[in-house]
Amino acid sequence: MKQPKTATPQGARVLEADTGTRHDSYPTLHARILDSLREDILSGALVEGTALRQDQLASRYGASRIPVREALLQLEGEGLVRQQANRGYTVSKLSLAEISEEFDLRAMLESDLIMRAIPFMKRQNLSDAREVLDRLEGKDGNTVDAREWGEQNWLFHRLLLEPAGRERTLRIIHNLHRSGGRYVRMHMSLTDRTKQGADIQHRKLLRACAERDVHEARRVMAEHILLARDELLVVLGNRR
Amino acid sequence: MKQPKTATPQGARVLEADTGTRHDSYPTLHARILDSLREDILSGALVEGTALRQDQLASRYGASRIPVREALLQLEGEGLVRQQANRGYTVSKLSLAEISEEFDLRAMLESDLIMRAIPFMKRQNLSDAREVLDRLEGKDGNTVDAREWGEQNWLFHRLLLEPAGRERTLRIIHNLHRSGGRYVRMHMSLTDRTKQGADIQHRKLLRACAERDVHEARRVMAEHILLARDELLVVLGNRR
DNA sequence: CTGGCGGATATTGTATAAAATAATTCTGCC
DNA sequence: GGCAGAATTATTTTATACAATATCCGCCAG
Repeated sequence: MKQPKTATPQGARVLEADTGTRHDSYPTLHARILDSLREDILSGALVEGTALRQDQLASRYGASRIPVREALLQLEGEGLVRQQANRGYTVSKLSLAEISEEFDLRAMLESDLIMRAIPFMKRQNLSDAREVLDRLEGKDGNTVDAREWGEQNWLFHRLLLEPAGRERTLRIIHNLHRSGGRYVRMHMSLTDRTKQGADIQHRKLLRACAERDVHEARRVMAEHILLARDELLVVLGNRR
Repeated sequence: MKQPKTATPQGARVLEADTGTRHDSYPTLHARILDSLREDILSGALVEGTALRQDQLASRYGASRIPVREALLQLEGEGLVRQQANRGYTVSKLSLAEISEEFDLRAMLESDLIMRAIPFMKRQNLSDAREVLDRLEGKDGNTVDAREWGEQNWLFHRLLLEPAGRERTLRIIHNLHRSGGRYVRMHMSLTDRTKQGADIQHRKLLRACAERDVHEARRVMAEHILLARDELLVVLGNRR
């Protein structure tokens, strides 16, 4: 199918109607739309290749087209949508090669950052990370859905990488997590065994950090990400 | 000085007045403004910390504020400007640590890409790159200003890295080149000896590629970038 | 039946204007 | 004189309206 199908009204969730009182926490409208739109893309509510019509999105979010355009521009910077001048935006569709590339990037950047972070880690960082892992494994009985898992997974990685004090790098990694997260979600909803593998790797990683074993941490981090890449590519390869 | 000074009218060049006929090549207005604004930042015409008032920019570019806002949004994604909600944009000021970080990133990403690129290089790529080097060294007698140098330098790197077929990575590297380019320009305008050093490294790099010496190319690439980093940090360190 | 040529329609891009938010000045009071 | 607080100004953010561009569809020549 060449024609990108248009965003269906029921394609994604709708923001609650405006109550008159501003439900803030978001400073601006385009920031809120940005988050909503991103979540809709990552969740798969907006499928790859979907054409994003500005007025349609505007009416969905109960706003004018201007904040919508601004959100779209930012999403373009994140690589989640693609623009063709005068022909609108579409949800970007990544090739298998591109997905693989992004995981390679993560492997490189994260294994570098973990090495830089370890010397600056405090006990607090480690216990925070451990807490996230508990939640991630559903220790307290509560199950985690794909969305929550992605969020907590990123949080875990972030906690371990933050002490390196490298904001620019971390921001790039964040984007890569987001971009790949969309496919990981598909993946996870399929195989649940993978999740357990990831849990084990996370524990190993945490232990290496606690022991200040820089090289082991680097090794595990790279392996962890590249394994995720390989499993994901197999699943996606079968689907396409 | 805490207060960011405002963009002075003579701070940057002005687009030629609208002639009625669209001088295209740019599909949209915000794309053109984006380029102009970026160039003004990179050239130093808009100094770090300058507050970018929307209506001022709008009248400078002879447009309304909307395409200006959109250009600013994209520049934010590139890291060249910073936004504070409801308080406007300022030209981002990078700390020495951040500048260093960006060069480290380049070293990592570019030395990885050069390894991946070499197996796919054709003779055409090499001769194209050689041609750029000739221009870069001012072989045909014509001197190159800082702007031109930055452009050609990026072109050289791009030509060597492109065969790897890794668009996402290349795009990140491109942003890093741009961001760092602003400081390299200051640098270059000071020491001219550095430029010669870079020329020598470029030649070495090109030779390694021609000989398909992957490891040597990687080594030279990393060294080349890290040397540029160190020299730049010394110069900037003295200035601040 | 295929393929190019208008005109109608849909969609994007930009300008102008209004609303909302932050910064500043002014005023009255202590 | 100095300071809280209201009123003014400046600036950003969003909405509405218009202009430009692309897409769609019927028509007709070949």
